[in-house]
Amino acid sequence: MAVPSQHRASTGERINTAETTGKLQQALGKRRIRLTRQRRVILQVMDDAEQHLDVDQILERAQKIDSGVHVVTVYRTIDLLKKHGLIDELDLLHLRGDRHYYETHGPRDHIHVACLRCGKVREFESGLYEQLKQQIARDFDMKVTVSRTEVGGYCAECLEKSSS
Amino acid sequence: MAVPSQHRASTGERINTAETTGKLQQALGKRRIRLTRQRRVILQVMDDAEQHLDVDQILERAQKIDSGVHVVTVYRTIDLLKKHGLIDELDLLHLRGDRHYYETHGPRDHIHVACLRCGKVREFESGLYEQLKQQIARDFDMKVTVSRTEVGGYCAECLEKSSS
DNA sequence: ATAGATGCAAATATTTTGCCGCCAG
DNA sequence: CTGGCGGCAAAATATTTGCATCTAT
Repeated sequence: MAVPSQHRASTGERINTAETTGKLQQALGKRRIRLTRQRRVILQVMDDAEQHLDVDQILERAQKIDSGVHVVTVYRTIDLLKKHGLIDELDLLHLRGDRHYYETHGPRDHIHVACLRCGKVREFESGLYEQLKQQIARDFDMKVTVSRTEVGGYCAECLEKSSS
Repeated sequence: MAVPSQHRASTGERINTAETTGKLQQALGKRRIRLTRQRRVILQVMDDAEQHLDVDQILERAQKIDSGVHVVTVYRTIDLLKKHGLIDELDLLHLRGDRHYYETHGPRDHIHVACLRCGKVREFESGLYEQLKQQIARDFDMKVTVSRTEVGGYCAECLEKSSS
C-alpha cells in the first residue's frame, strides 16, 4: 500500500491527512490537480493558519505533520497556489527582511497595517478600499484581479514609549 | 588634489556633479549628512528618474556619470534614503522577479497599477486613498508614515488580445 | 583630524533549476 | 502504466557585512 509510514506528529493536533476537507484541497481537487501527500499537508497548513506565514513557518508546521516535506516542495506548491489565485503574497513592507508571507485568499481583500516599531500586524477591511479598486478599474479601463495594500506607522503604545 | 579623474560620461547629458541642486541632495544636506561624490551621483539619478528604477538600473545610470560607483554603495545609499523616508520601495507585485524598485517620495502617495500581461505600469492618485489612510489612522489609533498599494489586472488592450 | 564613507571580497539569504527515481490517478 | 511530482544538490539572485583605506567637513 501507499504511504507506508505517515511520519505523523506525536502532538495531539487535528490531523486529517487523507481527507479532502480544506478549502484549498477542494479548490485544487476541482481543478483536477494531483493531490500528493505533501501537497495535502501544505494545503492544510495554509488552511489552518490563523495568519500570514513565511516559507520557513509553512515548512516547520508541515514537517510537524509529516516530516517528509521538503522546502522545495513548499516553494513549488506556493507557486501553484499563486498561479491559481488561491493565496496572496505579502512582504509586510520588509519589516523583517525580504522574505514573503502567504495567506489564503479570502472572499474580501484586506489591508495589512504594521507597526514599524513593535512589528504588530493588524488587518483592515473597508468599503472605501472596494470603491478605490472600482475607481481604478473604471478610470483605466482594466480588469483588476489582484491588489495589495500595506500600511506602516507607529501604534499608540509605541508612540507613547518613544516619547518618554 | 582630490578627485583626480572624475570618470565623467562622454555623452552629452546634463551633469552637475559638484552642485547641490537636486531635491534629494538638498534634503540630505539639510540633515548634515555627508555628501560624497558617489552619493551626489546616485541622488541625481534618483532625482532625474522619470519612473521607478531597480538597483541595477540605478547603478547603470550612475556609472554613466561616474564609473567609480560601486553597487554596494547604491545599496547603502538606498538604505539611507529609506531610513529618512525620502524614497519609496516597491516590488510591483513581483511582476519581473523579486527585485525592488525605488522612486523619490513625492508630495502625495500614489498607487501603482500594473497589467499582468504586458507589464505596463501606471500611477493613480485619488482622494479616496487619502481618506482610506485617515480611516486606518483613526480606527487603529496610529500614526501612518508609509503606505504602499499595488494593483494588478489586465488592461483593455490585453483583454482584447487574449479573447481572440 | 576624524568620524563616517567607499571598495572589494566573502558571507548570507532567498528562491529556482536539473536530474532522476517515485507515486497518484 | 505514465506524466506529473518530490527530493537532493547545485545554481542563480539579491542583499549584507568585515575590514582596510580614503575623504568630506
